[in-house]
Amino acid sequence: MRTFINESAENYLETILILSKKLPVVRSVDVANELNFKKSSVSIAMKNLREKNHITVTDAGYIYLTDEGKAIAEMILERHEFFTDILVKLGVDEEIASEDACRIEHVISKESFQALKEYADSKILNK
Amino acid sequence: MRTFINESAENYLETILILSKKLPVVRSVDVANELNFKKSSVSIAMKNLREKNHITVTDAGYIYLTDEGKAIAEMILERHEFFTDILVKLGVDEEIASEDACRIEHVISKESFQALKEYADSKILNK
DNA sequence: GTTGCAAGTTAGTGTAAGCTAACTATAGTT
DNA sequence: AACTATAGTTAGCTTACACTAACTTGCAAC
Repeated sequence: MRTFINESAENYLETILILSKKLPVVRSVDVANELNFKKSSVSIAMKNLREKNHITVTDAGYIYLTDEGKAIAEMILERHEFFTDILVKLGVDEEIASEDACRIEHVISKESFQALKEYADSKILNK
Repeated sequence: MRTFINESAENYLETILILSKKLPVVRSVDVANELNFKKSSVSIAMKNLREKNHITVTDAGYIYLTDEGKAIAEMILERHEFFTDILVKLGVDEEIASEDACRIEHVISKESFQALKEYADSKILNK
């Protein structure tokens, strides 16, 4: 089975999660800066995420992940870190690894990710 | 560095290559059947590939890859087979593995693919 | 020689997701 | 109070890429 929502939405959720670890609060403009998107694009994306109950937005414009949104964001972030880590360990440049991870994380199935993770874990144990 | 052209075009080229190994000649309609696309969609896609010099099409409607198109198709197919193979070896269902490969093959960089291939080769040698 | 299918093309539609430009609203500064 | 900067929204544009519907063209069969 593939991932749940679309790649773009997943990316926004992941970004909100990452920013929420770095900033006291996350606003639309922070997301726009992080992704190098225009604030109008982010505004529309946030509207969609709100409608799908992946985020809530306060009157002050502070963005919070719902439980559902957080689950998706954490899943994507886990994948991101996993793939980046593996590629870097294999000698790939950090930036390229991260970019590749950012694309692969959205397109790989649960099953394949699970299989890869188990393999990677077993390798670490064998060391 | 990422791959050269867009994912859709890469997929068409890969499909043409695969079909050329199974059929005496490859026509638009064969591509449409293989991909479960409508022939109108394929018609437009073939026009684009022709304009970009990735394929040539005879008067009879037979599609041939140019050297450039073939190079791309072979690169994508190699990736496809590589990822499918690895995932299957890790226990992923053949169909899921192939679907995942079909998405990853278009988004991974040269560098990362190379690194993964070298790793996989070293593992085989160690067996 | 008309009928009819198969292949290909063309025009126009829909959706996704970015963009620019222009607007609103809020807050801080002089 | 008026000016300015920052944040957010909205309208409308663009591109990619699939789709449907309708047309053309060539061949084959009766």
